[in-house]
Amino acid sequence: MRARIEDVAAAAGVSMKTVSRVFNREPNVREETRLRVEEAARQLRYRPNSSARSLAGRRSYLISLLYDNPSSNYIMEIIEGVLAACEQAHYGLTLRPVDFGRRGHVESVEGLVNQYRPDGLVLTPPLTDDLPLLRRLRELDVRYAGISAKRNNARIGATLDERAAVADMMAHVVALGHRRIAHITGHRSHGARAWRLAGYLDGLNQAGIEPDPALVIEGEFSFESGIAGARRLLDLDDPPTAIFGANDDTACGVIYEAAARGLAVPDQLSVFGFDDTPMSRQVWPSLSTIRQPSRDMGRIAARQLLDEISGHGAGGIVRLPYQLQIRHSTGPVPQRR
Amino acid sequence: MRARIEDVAAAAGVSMKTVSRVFNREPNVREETRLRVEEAARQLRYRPNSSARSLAGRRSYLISLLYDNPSSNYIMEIIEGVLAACEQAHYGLTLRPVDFGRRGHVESVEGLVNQYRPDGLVLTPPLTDDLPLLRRLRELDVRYAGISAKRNNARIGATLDERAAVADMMAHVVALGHRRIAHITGHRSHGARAWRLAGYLDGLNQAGIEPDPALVIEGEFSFESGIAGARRLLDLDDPPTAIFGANDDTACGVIYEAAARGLAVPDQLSVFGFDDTPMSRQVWPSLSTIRQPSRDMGRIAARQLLDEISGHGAGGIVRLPYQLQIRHSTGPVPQRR
DNA sequence: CTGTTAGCGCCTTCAA
DNA sequence: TTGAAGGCGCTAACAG
Repeated sequence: MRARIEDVAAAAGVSMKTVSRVFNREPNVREETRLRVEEAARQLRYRPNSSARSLAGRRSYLISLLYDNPSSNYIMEIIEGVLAACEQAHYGLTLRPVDFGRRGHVESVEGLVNQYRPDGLVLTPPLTDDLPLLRRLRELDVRYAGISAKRNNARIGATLDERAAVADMMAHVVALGHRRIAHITGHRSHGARAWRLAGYLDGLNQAGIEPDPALVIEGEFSFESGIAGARRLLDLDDPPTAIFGANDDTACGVIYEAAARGLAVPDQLSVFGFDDTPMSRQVWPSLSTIRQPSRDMGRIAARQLLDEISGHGAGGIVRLPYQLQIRHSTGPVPQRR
Repeated sequence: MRARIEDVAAAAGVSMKTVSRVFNREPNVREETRLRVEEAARQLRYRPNSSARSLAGRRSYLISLLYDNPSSNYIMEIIEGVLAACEQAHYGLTLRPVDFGRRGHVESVEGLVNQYRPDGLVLTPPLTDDLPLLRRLRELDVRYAGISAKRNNARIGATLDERAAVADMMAHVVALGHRRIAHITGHRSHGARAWRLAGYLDGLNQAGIEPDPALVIEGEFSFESGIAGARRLLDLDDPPTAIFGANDDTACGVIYEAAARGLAVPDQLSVFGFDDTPMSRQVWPSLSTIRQPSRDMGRIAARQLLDEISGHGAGGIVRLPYQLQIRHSTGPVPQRR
């Protein structure tokens, strides 16, 4: 049978409470006593029972990751990072896919909170900016860290300066001679849509290029919206020479449509995206894009959360560095004939 | 405050135990009583506290998914399925990335088992066929369900007839006139490698084509091994007219290399893969491949496991149907000149 | 078919 | 610095 705290206490000749103090790193234990308890625990191979701990201590030693699966890769990287942080803190992780935009999604999260009582949540986009959800979490007094949250939607978490990243990439494309640069936007419910659009406009502005509304097409962060957007853009009388897809899926849709039309990328059309998904390396031509350190963002957001839970936290939003990945889908602007 | 089982019992005018029966799907509850309890629970937004449940029930109400992340998409689909099954059974899920092949990975799983005491494990390839791991799990008396396990490596779980699937796809390609069909294999540690290779050989055999050893290249289920394999194959004096990549990543590597050489797919070379990842739809030309119902496999494997845990289980390995996805990367064999 | 009683193993509170 | 008693919310075992 497994040893219980009682057994350890008996073996060490102290009370249960003293063993509990040792295991929870509470003060007020004499060094000598501590050592005796630790030795007894080792001998008995004692492991605290986490259910009992949670039940009595009103903490679950569990955090939950909420996501709306925009992209498997992204989520898996976030998960990896969050797991790494959890491991260090001896915390467990539960997952909660949330169908953002479906009626009752807030209640679904409430169910999770009621059942597992996670000590905190990590929110990924677009849930980070889901106002009804955030309001309810505050009412329920559930703390959370946000990944890529808009201003004021999270007190702690991790983010990236997407706007500056896009502006940087725009400068690269402008340097290649492009002036008619189009953008297929992200979905309206995502905070990233606004940042990336703003970066696009910043880039034009810095290059002294007048924005052309015909070159901004509504998209939704999907491959299909990339195809549809590319069709409209390439059918224009004066089509763009470069297209910025709001994420890699969108950009791949553009490449697909270009290939379908026999348009050579990058010789006749430059394309770039955002996210640096594995696919961006595996399409032909490989995609120029912006690398987002998702794994680190997950790890840091989780750490901020765990620190706050344990009271160690200075808190705050940590801004991580991005990185341009210039590959083969961007090239010099084609010569006019 | 949150409702407890006591509150629900009071509201429904029954005892705590009856509420417990309803929530645990135990028999011996009159239908009318069950409905009354369910209604009361809904009104009070009652959710059983999982810590208390585990403590009293001497079960963790938790299963763990072990994976070695061959592909994010695959794992995320499996996770979705497993979560769906868990939800129904009011079970929680913990994840465990395992670095298969790294020393100490078995101990890492033991750590998981000791700490969380999951009531069972779901194993994904290649861990399903990791003999040292399986042996240890049996020693520890931890039950598990396997996904795509080789014969005898799991008693319960879900699988797919990969061999027949590949043979089917081969028949499709043969019908297009191809006779020099190459295969870039999967990694040796994966059971899928053998099945897919066998299906390839079956396909040749059924078409009366003598296998050519030069047309079978060692790969490892990666994009890079697809590129490397394609290079060797396309440099042959008598190159193949069709290449089967052991998975979609490999096949995409082949397409990439073909594009880099200016070889038109499918006009000059046909390519097909296995898995039906999202990428297979998003490359140009879109990839002919075999669809694997990963989500269902996760759901069913988890359900088999949960049934066994609760004693409801007839058990066994459920074989799921595959589906050919013929897209644009396979076409008639090029005319000889 | 339904209810009662006694813990599950730990932490909290309060006393020493 | 240490300990004793009570209870966290639920289920098992047994009783009706």
